[in-house]
Amino acid sequence: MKEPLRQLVLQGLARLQEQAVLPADVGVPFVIERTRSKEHGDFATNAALLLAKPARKNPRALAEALVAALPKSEQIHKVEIAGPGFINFFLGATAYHDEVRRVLAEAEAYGRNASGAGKTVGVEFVSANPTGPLHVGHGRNAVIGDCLSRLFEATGWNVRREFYYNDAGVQIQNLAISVQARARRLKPEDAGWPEDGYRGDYIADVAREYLAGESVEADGHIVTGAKNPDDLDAIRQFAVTSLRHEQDLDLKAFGVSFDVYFLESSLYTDGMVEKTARELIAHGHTYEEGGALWLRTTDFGDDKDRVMRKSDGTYTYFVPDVAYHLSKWQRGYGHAITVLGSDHHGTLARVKAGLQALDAGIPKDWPEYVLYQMITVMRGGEEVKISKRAGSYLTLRDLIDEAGRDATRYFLIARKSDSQLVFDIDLARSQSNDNPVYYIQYAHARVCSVFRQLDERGLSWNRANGLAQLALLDNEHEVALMSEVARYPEIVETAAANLEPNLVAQYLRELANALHAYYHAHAFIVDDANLRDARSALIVATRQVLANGLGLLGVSAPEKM
RNA sequence: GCGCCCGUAGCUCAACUGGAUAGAGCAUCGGCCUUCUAAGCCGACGGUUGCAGGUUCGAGUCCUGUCGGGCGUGCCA
Repeated sequence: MKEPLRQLVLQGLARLQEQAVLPADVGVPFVIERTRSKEHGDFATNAALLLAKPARKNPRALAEALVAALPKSEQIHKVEIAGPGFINFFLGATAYHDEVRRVLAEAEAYGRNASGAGKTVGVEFVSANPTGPLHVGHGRNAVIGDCLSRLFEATGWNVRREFYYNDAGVQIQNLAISVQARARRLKPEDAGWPEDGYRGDYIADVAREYLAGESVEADGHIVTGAKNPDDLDAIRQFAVTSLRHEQDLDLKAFGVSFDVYFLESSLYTDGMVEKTARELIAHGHTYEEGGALWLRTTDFGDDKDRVMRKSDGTYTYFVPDVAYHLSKWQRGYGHAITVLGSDHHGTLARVKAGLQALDAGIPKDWPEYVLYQMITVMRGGEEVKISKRAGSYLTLRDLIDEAGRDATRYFLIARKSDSQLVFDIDLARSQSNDNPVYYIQYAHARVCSVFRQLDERGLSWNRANGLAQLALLDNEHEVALMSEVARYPEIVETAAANLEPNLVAQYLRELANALHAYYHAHAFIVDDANLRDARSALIVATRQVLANGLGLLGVSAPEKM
């Protein structure tokens, strides 16, 4: 609804320029925004305030000139000048009625837009190493990445969901020797247990399956346990596949899937690491010191130079990181997002520096990172840190099992990613009015319930008549609800542009509130068929937007609760 | 030491990216079920936006300083 107003203001400004009230060369980044208070109408613009200085005019006088120059519009009921020079727009009821018609006409597509123009965006998230079950931090990562992907899809992007993992490094070696130790009947407290070995129970499970010769499948290949505790290579392959498989099961239970699983080892086998190193050397940003090869990342904003190749001839992790991102660039991810725990933020500057040092035409702000803060999980008023299965941390599976997929997803996405969050298990699993997930779902189920009632009473909704009778919707609660419904496309747009899916969660709560309030203030199933059909149209539109919004969050929209 | 993120009601969080009187939920207190689901609605209480300056018509939002919390700062991944 903002765009038509924006056009009106632009036309008004153009007219003022023709009349020489405004200098011809001013371009002003004015905004059309929702007002906080209904006293100020539905929308406001600050154009006159921003133009006052360049035009050397009093802002209120300028506002009056601008209002006089605005083209007429049927959607606008009234225009007022307020405060220091705000221009407030009061929409007529027909503007909202038109929006209800739009919702019903567009249905699942309502709120979507084509701003992405089919361009490709790569969203990399989770990217957990296969050394253990996913933990709660991965859960936050997963839901942020998944919801961002859904938002990109809703705004016309071609989305590639990507999971990158290290299947060959020191940590994987550590995994292999830990499983081997278990296969040799050692326990973490025994003498001979590897010093930094993984101690969780899951290591024993993997060892048992390996010894039993079971088969596991992940990322398109099957590995069968070789049973031999001395074959470390076989153990490693089995363990990686087994843990990847377990992660896949957790992700599936969480409603998250990927298009691409990218193995770090492939960067070595296909020569990308070597090639990247050669490129960096060729572009003259490296030097040798102390037997090691350094990259002058300080030339690109890093605070110290970084070692690329250690004196023992092996590469530091940061070279494959750069190679990996180069691969994304070469695969056509013109826009790339990486969802990363803020404890890894130190890697950003050097990866970006490495990419710049390649002189490959990669923009300075590519890729874009979404950093999220740590989670504290509370149960019974105490912090929960230990999971039975993982030993040292709480797993995502624990959370899903206790709170359910919907509540877990909602709780992890409802907060802005850069604020630390407290996940209260007792609250998330409570089937009570304390729980915001149920509040929203209940609004959806409530509308469904009204239609079941309608049916039971032998009535049915005449959709065409409802849409023809929307003018009957004029009470305070109806206007408030229609106004809330009409905000949805803006929410999608803003959430996608700012990479803030939490805005959708926030919005849905407000929409549900408007629906619940309307429900209590007015009966929907009334004797007057015209009014009944019109009200039904409004609540169907509301249900549609609730379902669309919940869909963006990957949370179900139940018909009955 | 240096760098990044965060400090908003007792608690958990918003505030449309610089807009008008800073809003919700929980908790506390008080109302509302013979009527479409009370997993709900309505009301009350609760604030010097950590602190001090600055920028401008206007600052929770931007800048500087300061205090507090988290994270990072390896020839570890």
